[in-house]
Amino acid sequence: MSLALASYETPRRAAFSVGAKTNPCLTCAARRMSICSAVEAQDLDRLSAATTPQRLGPGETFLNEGDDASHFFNITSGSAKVYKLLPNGRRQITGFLFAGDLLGLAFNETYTYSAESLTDMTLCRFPRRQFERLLEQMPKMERRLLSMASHELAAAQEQMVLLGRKTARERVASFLLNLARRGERFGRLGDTVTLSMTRTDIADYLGLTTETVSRTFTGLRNDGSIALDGANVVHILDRDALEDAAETAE
Amino acid sequence: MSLALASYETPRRAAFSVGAKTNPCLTCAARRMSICSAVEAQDLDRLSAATTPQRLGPGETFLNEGDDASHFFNITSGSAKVYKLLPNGRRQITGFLFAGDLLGLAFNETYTYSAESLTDMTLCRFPRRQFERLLEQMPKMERRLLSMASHELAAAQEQMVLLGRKTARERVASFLLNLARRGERFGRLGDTVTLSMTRTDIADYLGLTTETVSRTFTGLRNDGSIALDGANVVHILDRDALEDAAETAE
DNA sequence: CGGGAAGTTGAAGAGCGTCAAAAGTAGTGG
DNA sequence: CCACTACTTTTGACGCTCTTCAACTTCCCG
Repeated sequence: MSLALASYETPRRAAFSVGAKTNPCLTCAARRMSICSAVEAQDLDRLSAATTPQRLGPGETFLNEGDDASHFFNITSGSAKVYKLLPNGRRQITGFLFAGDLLGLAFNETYTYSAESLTDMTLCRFPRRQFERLLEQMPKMERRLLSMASHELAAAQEQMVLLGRKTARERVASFLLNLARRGERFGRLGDTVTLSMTRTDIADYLGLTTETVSRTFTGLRNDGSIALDGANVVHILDRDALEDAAETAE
Repeated sequence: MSLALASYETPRRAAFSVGAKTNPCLTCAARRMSICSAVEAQDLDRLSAATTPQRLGPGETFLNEGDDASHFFNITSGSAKVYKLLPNGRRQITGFLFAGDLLGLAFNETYTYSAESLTDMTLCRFPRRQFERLLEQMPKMERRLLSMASHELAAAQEQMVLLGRKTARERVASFLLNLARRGERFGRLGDTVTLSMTRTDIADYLGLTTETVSRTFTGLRNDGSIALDGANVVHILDRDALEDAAETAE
C-alpha cells in the first residue's frame, strides 16, 4: 500500500534461484524489507516450504476483488497496483506495491480489492490457512506483520488527506515526493524518479483525471520544479519548491 | 476508524464501576467488541492492572498529532473523531470512533493524527511499552489486534474510493448507510441514525464543505430517501434509493 | 428570552472534468 | 530503415460540480 518508486531494479540478484540447494529466501532481494526479515534463519525453511514462487509479466491481474481470499502474497520484485472499482467503471487505485510489500491480508473471506502487475514481477504465494498457522508459530513474524499493517494504516490516512483536502497540484507534488523518498530509502538518488505506471494509473490513484495529471506535470515543469525525460522519468530540480507545492504537514 | 453510529448508548451498564472489587473488564460494555474479547478471564486482571480509566466531556482533545506516542487507548463508551491537519488549516477527519475501537496504534514514535471526543467518553489508557509487553504475553490478543488492523485497512481503502471517486451525493448516502449498518450490528434499528457530529465534521470526513453536506441532506430529503428530525436524527425512508445513491460496490 | 453557534439557502466563481484532437512513443512487419 | 498501427500523453475549449462568500434561520444553553 505504501507509495513507491517505479521499477524496482534490485542491486543484488533476482529474487529466486529456482532449484538452488540453498534456501531461496537467503538470497531474496526483498527479504530485508519484508516480514521475512523477522524470521530466524532456521525458520526460513518452513517459510519457503509453504510458498510457491510465481512470475508475472506486466498487466496481469493476479488477485480479484470478491474472489475467495485463498492466498497471501509477498512481492519479491517488480511493482503492482491495487484497486477497487465502482459499478459504473470508476476506479480508485488504493496503492502501488513494490518488492517487500504484502498483499492479501484479508481477514475477511474474500479479497476486498484487485491487483495487477505493472512490470515483470516475482512473488511468493502462501496458502492463507498455512500462512496463518506459520504466524502462530512465529510470533516475531506476526509482530512484524502488525507493525507493517499499522504503517500501512498511517499511509492510508495520509492518502485520505490527499484525496479529501489537497488540490491537483498538491496531490501530484506529494506523489512525486513520496516516490522520491521511497527511492532514497532503497538507496537510489532522491532527485530522479522513474514511473512504472501510466498517467491514467496516477490519476486513479490521486482521484483526478489523466488530463489533469498531465496538465499538472506540465505546470510543475514550467515552474522549474521538475524536468521530464520522456513521460516516465522525472527529475526533481527544485525540491523545496516541490515540497511547498505539496503542502505536507510536519 | 470504522464508521459508526452516534452516541453509543450502552444497553448494559456504564463502562467502569470504579472501585468495584470485581474486575471492571468483566462488566465493560465494550469488551465484546474490542481486543479484550480475546483475553481469557484469568488474564483480564493483568490487562486491567495496566490500564488507567479516563473520562472526558465533549470536545476534549486527548491525543495530538506529533506528540510522543506514549499511550494506547481503548474506547469503552462515547464517540470521538480522529483527524489530520494541513498547514493552512484544512482538516481531514480520517475516522469516527466508538465503543470498542482502538486508538494510538502508532508503531512510530509519535502520533500521526489527533483525536477529540464528540460526546461524553470513557476510555482505557495503557502505557504503550506496557501494552506491548502484554501483547507479547497474550498472542490471542495480538492476533485480534492484527485482525482489527486489517479490517481498518479495508475500511480505509473503502474511504479512499469515496474520497477519490464519489460525488457529494454518493458520499453522503454512503456515510448514512455505514452509520445505519453499524447501528444494526449493535442491535439498533437500521432505519434511524443519530449523528453525534456536526455538519462541519461530516464535511471534513467526506472531503466536502459544510454547505455541500447541508445541501445534499436537503436533496435526499426532497427525494424522499430520508427524513430529518432536527439536524441530528436521520430516518431512512427509502433504503433502496439510498443504496442506489451510494453506488456502493458489491 | 437572548446571544452564539450550528445549520440552511442563495448567488457567483474556480477548479477540475469532459470531450475532442493533435503530438509523441512503441511495437510490428515489409 | 521506414511505414503503419495502436496506444499513451499532451493540449485546447467548454461545462459542471462543488467551493466560496454572504445572509438568513434554527437550535440550544445560560
